[in-house]
Amino acid sequence: MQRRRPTIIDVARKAGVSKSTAGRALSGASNVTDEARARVLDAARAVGYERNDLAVGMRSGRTGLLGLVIPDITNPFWAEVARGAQDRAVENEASLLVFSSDWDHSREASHLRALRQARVDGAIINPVADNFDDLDRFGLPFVLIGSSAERFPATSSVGSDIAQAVRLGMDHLVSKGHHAPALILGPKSRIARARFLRTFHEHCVERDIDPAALPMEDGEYTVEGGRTAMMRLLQRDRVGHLAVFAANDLMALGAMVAVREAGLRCPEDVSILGFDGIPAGAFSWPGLTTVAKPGREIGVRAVDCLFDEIAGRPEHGRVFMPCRLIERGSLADLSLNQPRRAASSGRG
Amino acid sequence: MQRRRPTIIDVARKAGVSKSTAGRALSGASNVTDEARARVLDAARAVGYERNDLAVGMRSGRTGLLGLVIPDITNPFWAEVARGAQDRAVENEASLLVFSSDWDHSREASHLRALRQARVDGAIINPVADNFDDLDRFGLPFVLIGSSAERFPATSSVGSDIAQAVRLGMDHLVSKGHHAPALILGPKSRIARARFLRTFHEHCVERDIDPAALPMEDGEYTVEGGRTAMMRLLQRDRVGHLAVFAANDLMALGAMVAVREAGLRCPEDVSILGFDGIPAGAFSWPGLTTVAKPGREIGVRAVDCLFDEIAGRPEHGRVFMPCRLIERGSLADLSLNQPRRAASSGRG
DNA sequence: TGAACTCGTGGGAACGTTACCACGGTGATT
DNA sequence: AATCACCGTGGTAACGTTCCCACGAGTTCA
Repeated sequence: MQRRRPTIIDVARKAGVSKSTAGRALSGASNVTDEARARVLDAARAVGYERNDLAVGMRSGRTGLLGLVIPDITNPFWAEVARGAQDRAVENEASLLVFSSDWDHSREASHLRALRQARVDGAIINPVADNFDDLDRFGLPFVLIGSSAERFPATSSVGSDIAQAVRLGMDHLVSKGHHAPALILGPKSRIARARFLRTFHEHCVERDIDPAALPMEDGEYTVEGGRTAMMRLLQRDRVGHLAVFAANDLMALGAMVAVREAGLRCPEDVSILGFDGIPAGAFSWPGLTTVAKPGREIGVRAVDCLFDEIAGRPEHGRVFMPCRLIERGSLADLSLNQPRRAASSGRG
Repeated sequence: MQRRRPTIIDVARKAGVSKSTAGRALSGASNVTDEARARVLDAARAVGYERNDLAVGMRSGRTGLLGLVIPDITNPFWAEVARGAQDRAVENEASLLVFSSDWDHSREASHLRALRQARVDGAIINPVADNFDDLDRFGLPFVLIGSSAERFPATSSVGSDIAQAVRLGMDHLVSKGHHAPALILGPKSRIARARFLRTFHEHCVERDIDPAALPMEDGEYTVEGGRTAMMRLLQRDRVGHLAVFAANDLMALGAMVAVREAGLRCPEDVSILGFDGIPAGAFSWPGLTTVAKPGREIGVRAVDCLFDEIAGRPEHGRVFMPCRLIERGSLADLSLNQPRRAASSGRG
């Protein structure tokens, strides 16, 4: 049976010093003689001492625990973010409590409560909705991730640079000859949607495109949501090649399925541009051309910001991470006026 | 600035009782008058009391923290497992500390140490290798997940029923007329590989197939690993249709890429059967036929087992969760002797 | 009627650590 | 030579909760 775990007192006794000295030696404080420190460290190793983070947290107020609240760890993009945060946390000897909110407001609230009760040092949160209240009441340091940040200008946040991302996407579409792309967006309730849409409109105006004239459909941020949105898009009247900018890779992949189901081909008949850069896009057929968010880096930076926030250092404000375009095969090159060749080039 | 958070003593004072009574009322103990309990609960609400899990853990030895150590949260299968574990943990008012080991032995060891220092109640672990030592030294309740379990017969574990899974896959292959499938396996260092291979051999013998005669290639459990393995497979001499059973969906998808790159078609020229059931397999083209492990359920059951283990209840022993076959389009039906029709039926 | 038992309550100790203060010794400054 | 500052050290008090024990009041039983 598992016997009592050695405490700092056991170490102190073994080293022949007081527990204060032992504590100082173990925590790396400076005011200890080298000789005493060595004795303590030896003793600690000898008895198999391991610090009790609970007691430390109790006394010092720092637990080395960080919270991460995201919509769904099962979503590849959020998994990337989680991984980045995880790695950076570990580098700083912290541990990550991970929660999925499933876009559910009450779940989010209860996760935040759990984090408070666990006395985490701080949290990284992708808030479900634009509710100031729960976050305001959170009472602990936190940084926001994702595109919801702009609703909370006062708190520091890390997200992708949507403006740059949309520009990247639009430039690519236009360069391939797609001047009037349709849009597949997330649900109206999501903050990210408005952000994306507004930026998109700005870029349309810059390019003398009338955004109001462009087809647009909604759906959940899932494969199925993208599939049904694309089905509706295909039922509309249209002439010639259809290009679609999807607000999320899962939706883009769903759209691709719908195209196939309708007996059409991507990219020959329909071009699809995604947004996120999830790995799955690399082995769909055709490969999904997409604007990739730096998920992992966002996670890393969020932890950095959080540590600053915890330390009370001047806040970073809002950090926008640059996206990059990954060109695969889902866009036809109409600019060549040779759609057939353009299509086959997508296979390379 | 953030003022002191109310403690149980504040609640007791407000309710006009001792902290003992307040504690009993809040923790739901029976020996408190209804009247006192009501007063305490009201007071708690009034002052905004929230239990300090640290102090509870300190005193009672139970922290409500569970550890999860998996290879990589970014792998869709493990994300599913994590999600299942997460949900079940939350249902039981516990929180999950998630770590990725990246198949790295020293990372795993340091994660296990972090879990001990955090005084988690127990942990769910997919061990990197078959090292008894680290697990033996862990000193806390734990359950294993994944196929590594058989090396540790003494500890309880939850995994998929590989024997049943392989039978499912083999039956399907044979029913479609593939009597001599090639194999794409994980690295030799992985425990899962041996498990899969041995079971596969058993099923070959049952079906009068000589396993030694079947082509076999290794690779990392990644898309790239599957791609290169398939390239090597394609370089071998062969006659007629090639069928491949991949030990992992990511590898299967990589194999599909390799087939395309070689100018061949799946399933017309090459049939591919995956293993895992990750969502990405649903929107590859063709859709990946695969033996799906119940990732989420494995996570759920692992938490259940862990709670039993923590409570010292008779151990569950080894739990094997049944897999199911998801039929999509990556297998040609040779049994009809009409490969062309068989192939196109895969598109339905 | 007194002993034994039950029930709700309160006081104190304990969990393991760090923060704080006081102490003695040493070296530098007045 | 007396004062001061500094350094390493040890003792003690927290941190917030639960556990254990004791106490008084009420009830039951002999």
